[in-house]
Amino acid sequence: MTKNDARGGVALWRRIADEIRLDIIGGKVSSGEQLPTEAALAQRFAANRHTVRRAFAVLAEEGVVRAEQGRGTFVNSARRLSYRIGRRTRFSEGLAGQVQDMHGELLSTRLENANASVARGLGLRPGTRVTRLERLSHADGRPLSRGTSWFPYQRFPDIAAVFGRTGSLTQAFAELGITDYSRASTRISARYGTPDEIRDIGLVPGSVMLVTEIVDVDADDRPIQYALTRFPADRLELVV
Amino acid sequence: MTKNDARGGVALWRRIADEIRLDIIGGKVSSGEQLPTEAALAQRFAANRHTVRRAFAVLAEEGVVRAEQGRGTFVNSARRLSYRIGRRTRFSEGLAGQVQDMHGELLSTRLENANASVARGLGLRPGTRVTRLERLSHADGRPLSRGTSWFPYQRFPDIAAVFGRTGSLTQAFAELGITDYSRASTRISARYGTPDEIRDIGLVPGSVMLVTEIVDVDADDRPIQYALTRFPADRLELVV
DNA sequence: TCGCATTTGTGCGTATGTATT
DNA sequence: AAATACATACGCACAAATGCG
Repeated sequence: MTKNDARGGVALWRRIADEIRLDIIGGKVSSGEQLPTEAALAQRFAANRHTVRRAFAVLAEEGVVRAEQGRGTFVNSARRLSYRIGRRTRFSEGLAGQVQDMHGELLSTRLENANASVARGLGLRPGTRVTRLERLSHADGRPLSRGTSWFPYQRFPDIAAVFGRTGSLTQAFAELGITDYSRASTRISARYGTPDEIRDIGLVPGSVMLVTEIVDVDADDRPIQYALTRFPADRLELVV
Repeated sequence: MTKNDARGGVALWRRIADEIRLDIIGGKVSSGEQLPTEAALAQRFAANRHTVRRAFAVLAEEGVVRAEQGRGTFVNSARRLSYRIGRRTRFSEGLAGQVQDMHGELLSTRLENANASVARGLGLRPGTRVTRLERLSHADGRPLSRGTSWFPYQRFPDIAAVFGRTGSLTQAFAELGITDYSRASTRISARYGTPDEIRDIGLVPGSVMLVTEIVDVDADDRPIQYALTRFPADRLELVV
């Protein structure tokens, strides 16, 4: 039981790819710019050139870089999106100006009993009936977030139907008599993507996800939504 | 170039360990509770029992679980800390009540020229002289965060010395005439830990880090600090 | 005390993936 | 492209500790 080899279960080519992708997304190297030679990167990462090439192959597959024989490897694109969160920002507003097209997709709805976390978030007793919505949002055609929302069933028995018809939470609430609501709390954490998320959002295993856990309240401070939203951390950052 | 084997460069034992750790930290299984048998988990993850055992070995090494021969494997403990961030919260306040002892350590100081990010954060021209501080904070004896701060040199030429003496940023600013300051912006992202962070904080390679990028301003809204702080995501969440 | 089922701990052989030279 | 070394993952078998009747 060697227990802890230096690699920690993450292949070297994977870590090299992650680090280079991070430099690109973080803006350390700009779009169109030429990356260091494979030999130079091999030295920097204390790896073999073969291993760097494997990392480049993955990044090229993702469309992040482009290799040109005899010239070098170049950055193709893409800064990270900034999603603004605040007491009164609506989901679609948070990315205003950064994406052309933005739309959500309702994956499924379910009536279930609140577990401890959901009950705490909505201020209900565990076991109370709640409506659960599974959502997937797209930005410019690419999946951007995977969200799960819970609503108190007694207060909003029809929310699944209304949301499915309107496609907008703000509008759905409006039809149900909630003209105004705001964010009561936001918790932010990070972890690896689960197999489900990787499938839905179209990521590679081991991708890092940003997770927001939010509670929305109506004008009387009564909780109306508890939601968990997961974003791929290499495509988006949160701005408070 | 097979490009994308199913593993994506992350070992199966590593992902099993991450998922179980997540269940524990997230509160899905409680302290002291017995985990499913190795055989059951092997089935659930479609893995060999040896592979599950390897994941358990890592978690046991971290102190998260404890195996007892002939009985089973049990959860040792540990919920995640919640670090509250807001316009006026100071670093030490953010964790009030959650840790017994909290102290910071000044790793190094350096005088350098602002790069693009630092210059943007502090509202200076790139190349302007700035003081850079490298910090490591501990909570209850364990390293909890790794921070890098930049300050405009012209305005605070002695901040390194003063901070080194007082150990508190609030107090250092007070001695330098800043009686009040607040948070102008907070950006939050997530990524893998770098080799340096892994060494300083004492993590295993491939650990997920939460990264906050903040700008503090004085009472006249002039930037006085730009800082990057990195937290291990499995030990801490952020609360807005 | 004994037998028995359950569960963790250990050993070995094999195939494949990773990384270097 | 090929040879090599090591890590990962699987399958099978058996030992050791525990709890129970």
